[in-house]
Amino acid sequence: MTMTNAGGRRRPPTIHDVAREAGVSRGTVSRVLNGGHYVSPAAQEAVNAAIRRTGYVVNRHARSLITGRSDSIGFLLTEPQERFFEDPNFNVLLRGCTQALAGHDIPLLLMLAGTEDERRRITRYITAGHVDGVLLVSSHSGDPVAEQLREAGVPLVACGKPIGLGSKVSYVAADDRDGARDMVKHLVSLGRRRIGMVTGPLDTPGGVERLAGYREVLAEAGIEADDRLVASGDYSRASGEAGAEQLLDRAPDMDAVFVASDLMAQGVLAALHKAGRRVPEDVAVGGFDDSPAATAVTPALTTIRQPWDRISNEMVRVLLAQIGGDDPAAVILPTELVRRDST
Amino acid sequence: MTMTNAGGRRRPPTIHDVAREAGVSRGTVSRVLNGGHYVSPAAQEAVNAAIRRTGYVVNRHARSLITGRSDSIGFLLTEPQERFFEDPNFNVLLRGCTQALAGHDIPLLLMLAGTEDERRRITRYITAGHVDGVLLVSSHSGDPVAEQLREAGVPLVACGKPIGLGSKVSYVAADDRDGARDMVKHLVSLGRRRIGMVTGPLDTPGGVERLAGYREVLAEAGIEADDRLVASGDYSRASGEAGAEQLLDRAPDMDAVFVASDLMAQGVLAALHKAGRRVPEDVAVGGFDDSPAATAVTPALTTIRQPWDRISNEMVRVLLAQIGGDDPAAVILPTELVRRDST
DNA sequence: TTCTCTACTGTGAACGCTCACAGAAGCATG
DNA sequence: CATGCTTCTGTGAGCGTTCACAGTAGAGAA
Repeated sequence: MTMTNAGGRRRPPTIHDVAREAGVSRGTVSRVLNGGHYVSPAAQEAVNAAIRRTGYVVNRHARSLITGRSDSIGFLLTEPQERFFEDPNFNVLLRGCTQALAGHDIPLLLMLAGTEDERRRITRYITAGHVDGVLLVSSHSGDPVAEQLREAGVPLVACGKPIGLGSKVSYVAADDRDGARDMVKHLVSLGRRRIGMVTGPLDTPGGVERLAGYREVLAEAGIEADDRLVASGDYSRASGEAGAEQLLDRAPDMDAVFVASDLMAQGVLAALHKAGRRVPEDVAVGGFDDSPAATAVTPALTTIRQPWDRISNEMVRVLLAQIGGDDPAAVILPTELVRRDST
Repeated sequence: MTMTNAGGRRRPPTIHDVAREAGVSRGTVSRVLNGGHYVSPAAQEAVNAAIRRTGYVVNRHARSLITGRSDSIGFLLTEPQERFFEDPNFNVLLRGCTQALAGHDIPLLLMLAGTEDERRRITRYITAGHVDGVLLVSSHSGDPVAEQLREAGVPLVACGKPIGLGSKVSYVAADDRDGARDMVKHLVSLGRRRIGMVTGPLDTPGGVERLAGYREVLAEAGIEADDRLVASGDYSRASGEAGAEQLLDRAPDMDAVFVASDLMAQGVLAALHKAGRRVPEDVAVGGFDDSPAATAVTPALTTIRQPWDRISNEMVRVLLAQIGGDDPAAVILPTELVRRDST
């Protein structure tokens, strides 16, 4: 009367079982599992067959214990969370990174550093080596978590150029300045001259760069800068609405507005509507992001598409390279103007 | 010439180092780490001090290797991903679960089962015991992944009542039927009689329940059911717009509409606007979810708030209980009517 | 005293894997 | 025939924990 599987869950097969089944040693199975160098074709085949028969799956804990690698990476959000969780781009980024990592069979751990307590716990967790690297969403300046991780030598790739961290940390970003330039050039080409802007948060490089692009093109077009035409926002819908009201108040002759995010542009459209301005006849509106919000409004937004799928892929690529020993790298990806009905 | 830390990363302290530092044995340190039963106060104190001095953090791989637990759980999304990634509720749920788990010092692994390939990999990963349990977002019927996990005996908690899975799987859901009832009662109390509905996908229990609630209240109020007043949608904005157009076409005298999601309600508002109907004067509109979309539109949506924070907390609580040996449980949480300007 | 019980502590053996090393076999070269 | 090289394979050790077990010490009971 054997007791191989009496009632409970069966003990999963180990590398030992596979070795016995295939008639080889543990070492050979391990070699097949990790690349298959220095293994004869016959052994290779026998092992693979045994793996299939037994349904063997490697025990990652045992592997990690000896290799020191965890073969998992963290996706860390330290931004003010509301901003991001309201932002559809975040979803796209998170999904892209998860899928890119899945292709390498690496699980993604989601880490949200909201409270001080969470910050401490996460820092300990990461520096203790429980992840091999970190995908970081935190572009604002002076982030203490990012700084600690950098000092601890944890491989790090930020989304968007980080402020205040040295060149030791990699980042992947869309070309914010160039995207802003494209949009403002587009508005200029439509004959608009009183072009306003609602900026993003100016403690983020994205916010700064988009503003810079706006200013550059105006200067190049020989259009005089006018501070009354610039209002500051924080990417939220509400701040877009407030910004537009401010602009209409200070510069009623505004004939176009470049808004640093689609979400804010939603607010801008609402404010313009309330003020009785027609879009695009009276005021042309250009957004940024090409988020789902862009097509959810009437008129559909002309906007700048950020290549989120490429951004997430590049973040993963750069991070894995850095874990593999490469030097930190900066990747800047081009944006694309998407013309719809608001200009 | 010692070589304790020559250049590279220092080897992290082990339980052995802590034991030596505290002048006790590994076993005692381990006992302190896991609850502290049968440890003298003096040893307890010495160990804690040593842990603080050395900066020791337990090696979870070594622990998992012997305990068989992974002390991590998976957050699995098998729904058509677009629907969810467009849905702000998903974010709230994901964030809530992550934070609830963080409170237990349990990391959350994000798993997206989109393609067939991903499905296979994830199933293998989970059934191999790399997570202790799964938070499942997949209410649609006949989900093969969920079915396999259930068969393998993996602790499972679904968000929303799953169709087709036996009573072996726990779930946490808002009271969809009662929420729908509240909204339709509200519309009836406003004197509306020609009340339409744009449903959610009818292969999900949420979609079915909301429709049932709508029908119940109409019957109770003595209002004759009229199939021309029911259009089906899939929670997406576009399907809301299409649904409203259909309703206006088939029942031009409609004076109210209950929409099974805020996102669809956005589309409904757009369609009504296009058709020249005033909201709420001509047609009152009630949504469902209380997502950010509800306040982003004009007029702001009257809607049904789902208690997402409680839902995520309960999902985690039920899952951990089930991992601890408890029987599967079903939790249904009450919703709340939020009145704004669209009714 | 002697025994039993409780509270506490240390020790070896695992957990499943990889890695370094030793060695075997085959083949070319001296 | 010895020597070296390459390709392949098996073996033992050890990664950092927990767990079962064997102790030890002290208190109370017989």
